[in-house]
Amino acid sequence: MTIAQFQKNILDWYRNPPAGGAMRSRMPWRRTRDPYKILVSEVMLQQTQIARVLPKYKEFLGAFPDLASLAAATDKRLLKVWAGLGYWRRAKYLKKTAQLITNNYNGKFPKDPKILETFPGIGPYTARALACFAFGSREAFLDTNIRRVYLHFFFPRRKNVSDKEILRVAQRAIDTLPKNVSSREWHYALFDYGATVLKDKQINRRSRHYHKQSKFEGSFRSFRTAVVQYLLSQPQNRTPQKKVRHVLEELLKKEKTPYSAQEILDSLLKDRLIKKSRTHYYL
DNA sequence: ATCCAGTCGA
DNA sequence: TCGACTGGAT
Repeated sequence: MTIAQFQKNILDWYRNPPAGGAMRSRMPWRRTRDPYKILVSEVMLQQTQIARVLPKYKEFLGAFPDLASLAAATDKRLLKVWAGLGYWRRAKYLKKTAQLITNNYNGKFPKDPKILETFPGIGPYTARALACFAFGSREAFLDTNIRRVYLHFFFPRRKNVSDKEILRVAQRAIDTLPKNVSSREWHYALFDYGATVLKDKQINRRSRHYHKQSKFEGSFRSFRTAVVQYLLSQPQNRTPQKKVRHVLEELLKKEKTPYSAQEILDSLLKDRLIKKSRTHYYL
């Protein structure tokens, strides 16, 4: 398959999808170019399914409608809104990034992916997706759906394919795209094709970067989450260390795990997910 | 059990 | 380069 045939395949399918096809218009972040809103959506969508992000996205933008309001948010309110999305540290990174852009960039988003990548929580994917959807950047990027599309069309039957190889093809596809096709539309088309037509084909196992995820239930991180949720449930933000440790130890005993309360609390402190005073833990 | 619009620190 | 991070849906 040539690049030109590939482009036509994807775009024809996207512009004229079969009945019951992608529900792409229902995604609110596809109807804005506000870099702040797009950043929020991209960070929420990291390793998180669309259906779970949709309600949280609206709730989050209701609570923190712009960069300044997020930069000024308390951690407790931030985490309360984030609860249920998982990967708590993404919320802290998002706030930190809002503060950095407010303070060091006069509240204006840089457009260069290389600069966006320097902010916490923004890696190669998010930097380029944000630059594309907010500013029309034509730099290639891969997520799990787009990777699947390229593996299917350009690396059939090959194993251990690196992202570097895929990105070379992906960039060529963008560079040779007709100029009247926007980077936004092209990447929406790739997302939707990978997520619907190629769904459930285990194609990504042929990526060099594929690896299985470990179980959540009973895991170390499940107890980290229990602590954060316990602190969130407290009426005040400060809870005596003794009390937190006791609650956690009871939980660990009940679940018969090898983990100690102290190592769980230390790991949360290290990640700055919780903080402590001399006598209390707080968010 | 497996996956999801990935990123970070070691 | 690799393990850890999160939680709900299928």
